[in-house]
Amino acid sequence: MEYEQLKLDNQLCFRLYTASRLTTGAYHPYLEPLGITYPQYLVLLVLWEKDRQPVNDIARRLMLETNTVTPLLQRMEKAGLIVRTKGQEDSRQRIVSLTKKGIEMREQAKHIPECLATDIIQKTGEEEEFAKMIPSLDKLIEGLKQTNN
Amino acid sequence: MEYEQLKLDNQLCFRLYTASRLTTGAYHPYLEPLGITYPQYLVLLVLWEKDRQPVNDIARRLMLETNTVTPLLQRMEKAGLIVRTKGQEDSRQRIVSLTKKGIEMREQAKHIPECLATDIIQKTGEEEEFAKMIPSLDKLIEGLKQTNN
DNA sequence: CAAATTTATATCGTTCACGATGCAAAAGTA
DNA sequence: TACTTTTGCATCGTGAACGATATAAATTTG
Repeated sequence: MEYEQLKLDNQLCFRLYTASRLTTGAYHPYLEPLGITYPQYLVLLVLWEKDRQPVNDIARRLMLETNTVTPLLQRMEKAGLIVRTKGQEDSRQRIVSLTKKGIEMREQAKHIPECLATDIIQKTGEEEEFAKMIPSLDKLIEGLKQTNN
Repeated sequence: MEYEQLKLDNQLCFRLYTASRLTTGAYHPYLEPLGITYPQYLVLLVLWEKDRQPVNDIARRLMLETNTVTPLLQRMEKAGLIVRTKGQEDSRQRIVSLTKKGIEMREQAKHIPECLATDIIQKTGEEEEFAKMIPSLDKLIEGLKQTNN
């Protein structure tokens, strides 16, 4: 079989791509009532851990480019979840801070992780098995992270 | 810790999302010379396995909605990789077939999977470990696939 | 200190991804 | 056979992702 490797079923990346889309989709029922998307939820997770961060720190934490994060933050600002202020020491920076609405959303989002865990267990009958993938995923991510240097 | 679960580092989905983006990005150096994107490459994988499929079959195979696949196919048609003809028995269907260019691209793409495997081994020092994730990913995908019914 | 370089963010263009909706052909039903 | 429902695909609008490019502020260098 000369083209055996070109079979879809042999591709790890396709599985990651699909699993990512489907798990992100599984968040939708919980995020939609809050009026946020999954990437916006990720930004909130970052800010709930540490408020008042420059754009670059948020981008690095999420391993996204700033040209992805900037428009994302603009939409979140328009939605009243954050504000972006000029940095004090470095005026090139834009410091992203949670608004009252952004802070309060944490309470509404509190149960989302366990809701998702329950959904996944209910739909797959598993949980432990998926936790076992975490170290491998971390190793893969760590290896692929450093592309440009 | 009331909000412990809301920490980014505790989220499986974020890892899948990141791993997916980074592995897809790892294909870029190989796909860009061919003038195709990763989703277009997936469509080609499907058609290389079995030519002349209706839009719906391709979408189902990739677990994507037709409203994602249709514009994708339109771009691929414009690029001369495929043609879309009206179905014979069922004239609602659009049968997607590879063109000469689409068929020949298989030869150019033949080594991409092993190139990627080599890259990943070189960057992470691992390979076996990632193969171990496959059954878990399949189980996750299978469980989450059936959302609407 | 002036000039060159780097850094932080923003803008633009293209391509997904997907919910919502539309439409015509096919299938099922009265 | 007429009517309803379903199916297959397309279109539209919104929100990511990201490469390429722009701009101003900081930093480094000569």
